[in-house]
Amino acid sequence: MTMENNELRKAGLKVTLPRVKILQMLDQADQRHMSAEDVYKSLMEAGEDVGLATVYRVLTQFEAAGLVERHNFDGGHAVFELADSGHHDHMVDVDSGEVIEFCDPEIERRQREIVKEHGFELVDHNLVLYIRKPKKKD
Amino acid sequence: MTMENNELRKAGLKVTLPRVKILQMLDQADQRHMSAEDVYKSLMEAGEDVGLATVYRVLTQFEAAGLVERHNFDGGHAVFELADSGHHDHMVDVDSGEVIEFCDPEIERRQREIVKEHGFELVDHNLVLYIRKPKKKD
DNA sequence: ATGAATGCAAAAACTTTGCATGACG
DNA sequence: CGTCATGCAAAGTTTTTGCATTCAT
Repeated sequence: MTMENNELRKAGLKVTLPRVKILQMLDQADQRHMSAEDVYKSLMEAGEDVGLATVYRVLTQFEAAGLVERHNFDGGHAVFELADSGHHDHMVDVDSGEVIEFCDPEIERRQREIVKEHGFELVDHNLVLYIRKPKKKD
Repeated sequence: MTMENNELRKAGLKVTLPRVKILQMLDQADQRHMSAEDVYKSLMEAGEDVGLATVYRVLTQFEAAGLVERHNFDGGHAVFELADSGHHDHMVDVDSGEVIEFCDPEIERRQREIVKEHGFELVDHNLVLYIRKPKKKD
């Protein structure tokens, strides 16, 4: 029994071919953050015949099951990433598009403090730092 | 000459009725964060006949001119806010949709530190805390 | 007057849904 | 085998675009 099957069972999801293939794709693809369209096209290129609607449905189920995280970066379309490693935030190089992951305990702690000071509890958060390599002249 | 006209001129935008009305609406509306649809409906209710396409176009121009900021909170549609006050981040109540603005110097400072440690400079950032009123039982 | 801005409608981009068929347990 | 998942196509949302007309300078 494969790794993916176990993940799906643990999540309470029936082990179907599309689900396994999508999970594998998220795990193996070069890019860690993929849109539904990205996943769909990658599957097609790999010769896997999965409908785009199924990709959307499965990704949504994966999100509900905690297997993936959905991010709403700038640009109108959602991207998904495997929730295998722990929590982290993102830096995006505005020139190259490169994405760097990081996690800073100080910021995380301060976020919870701020929310608490306002009488709320923190459900989730989204932090993206847009960065660039320093240039001598701009 | 009104305040709005000056803003538009400074931004290098021709002073047209739709632009003035949209800018006024963003300034006067009860909600500080409005979607294009919000702005459009408010204008209609106010008896101002502006096309939805124009609202989108004008808001995009305003963003390019630095008059407004566009935010991609969760939920598929962008919201815009007047860029009149200084920088701040946002808390969004996931139950009510209420938006609270805040600015925390400690987080701001730490962001710059982290970026610097990675050999980059900070161009911009986007922080949204998704929050909820605590409940005794969930 | 002349070039830019607008309104409308059509289209594009992204995502969800209905329903008949097919696959998992 | 019964039920849930899938595929396809159609519809829903949000946003953009083409084009004739109107408006600002």
